[in-house]
Amino acid sequence: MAEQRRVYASGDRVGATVRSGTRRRSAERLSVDRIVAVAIDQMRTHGYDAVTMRSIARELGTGPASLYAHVANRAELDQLVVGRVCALWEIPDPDPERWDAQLRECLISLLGILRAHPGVARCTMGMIPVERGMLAVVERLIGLLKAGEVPDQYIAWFVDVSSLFVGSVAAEEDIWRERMADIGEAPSEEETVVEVREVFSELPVAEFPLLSGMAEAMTTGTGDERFEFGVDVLISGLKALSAAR
Amino acid sequence: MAEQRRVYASGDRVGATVRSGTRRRSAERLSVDRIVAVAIDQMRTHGYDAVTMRSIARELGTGPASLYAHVANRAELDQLVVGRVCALWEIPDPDPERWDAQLRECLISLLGILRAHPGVARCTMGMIPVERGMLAVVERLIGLLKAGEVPDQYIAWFVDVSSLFVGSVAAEEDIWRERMADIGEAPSEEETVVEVREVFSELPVAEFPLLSGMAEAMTTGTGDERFEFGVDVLISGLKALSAAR
DNA sequence: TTGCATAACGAACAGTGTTCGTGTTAGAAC
DNA sequence: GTTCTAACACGAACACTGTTCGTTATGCAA
Repeated sequence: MAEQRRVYASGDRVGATVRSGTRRRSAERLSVDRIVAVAIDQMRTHGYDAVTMRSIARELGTGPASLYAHVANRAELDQLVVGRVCALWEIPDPDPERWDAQLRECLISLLGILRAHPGVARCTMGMIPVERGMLAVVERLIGLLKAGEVPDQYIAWFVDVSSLFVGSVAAEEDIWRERMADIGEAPSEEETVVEVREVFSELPVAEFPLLSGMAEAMTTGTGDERFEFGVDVLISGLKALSAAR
Repeated sequence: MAEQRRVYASGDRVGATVRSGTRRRSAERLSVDRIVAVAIDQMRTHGYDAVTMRSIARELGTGPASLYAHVANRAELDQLVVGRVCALWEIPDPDPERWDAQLRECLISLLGILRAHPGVARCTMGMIPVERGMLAVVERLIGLLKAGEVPDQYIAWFVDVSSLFVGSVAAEEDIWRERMADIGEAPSEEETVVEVREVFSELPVAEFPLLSGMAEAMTTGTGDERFEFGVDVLISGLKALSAAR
């Protein structure tokens, strides 16, 4: 039994030696950080729908009930996940000569972050940023918009609109990715495009004179091109409204 | 037993008299239409999360397994729901003098339709419109954008962008509405605004010089105002990009 | 009438988030 | 060191979800 004395790391409880037969089985103490990190990793690897309290607990070597000592429920865990990921969003120091190009890069960068963390965008819907890390990011985004002399009220509303847009694009991509994974043998993006193009070009001309002639345009453009068009629309619109005010 | 002969309505099976003890218990034959109608009604009344195959079946006087003779799965039912609701979206005949104002009205109208059918926006994410009723609506929207001399490629992409934006706004509202309903005693929109404003104005000025001074702007504006700002940004942006091309 | 395809259904499955009761542990106080 | 207590950790179980499977009933064509 002497070999089974408890061993403490400095200031931490990691490494505690577990006596057989006892209730506490985890070799390492649970924490919100560990739970969130595993959730993010599993969302990336398996998609949002595959991540459950059970899958997280399994990887942490415990049962799902143990997670509730650290997170109130699944919804709170989702919000913690978003906070962790969105805190990675970096906003550069504003350059008044090119604030709009900087803004474009930022929105593209946010989509990149969400793409690097598949599934997380699914958690962003309905979230009000009140966590300090995210507020710090919002603060910097506001600085960028002020460099473009955007009126305060428009800044406030544009922060909402643009982040919602990026989040929803990412969420849709997530949904598509998971849907494709479910099918097992996923058609390539190109195959899908060809297929949808056929649907459109085979529509009856009498009933769909415009759409049938626009099969090419409707199916042209990578996801990036479509997204960047949307960002350009948002930024051009903001500039036009600001100038008109 | 003579009173229990089967009675057929004209060309329909409705009204079949059920012999007691038999397996078929429903007084009325199931159909996709009936299932979708009940789903839409329940989403409106109880929110998306409260609608299950069981709740639908219960209202139809049967069991959940019976629904699978008509819809492949829950996902397909969701898509049918969207198709039914979005087919209500009416696009006016285009007036080249005011196509942009018409477009604005259309996007606002779409949000109105989704608001009138709470929960449905939750089903719109990731949906490609291929159903005839929805394609007819897209055809008319394309006509409106052509009246504004928007280039084809921009039309194609704008249809995506704008419907995604409206859908995500509606989805967020749905999520908020359900979250409030879960709390039971929901704070009013005004109370929520006051609360969030306090959070922002009490931020440390040294750390959040911009945000702390923008509490008023960040919390100003009804949901409608915020949404309409977003629509104005999209339309102004589209016009600016089209003109520059 | 018969035969067959499809609708309808109950039972059960596999899975989800969560609660409850209980045992264990960490850390403060003495 | 011991004692006490709050919080962590856990297993069992709950209530619920979407769905499948096997069986029976029904509609419709021949």
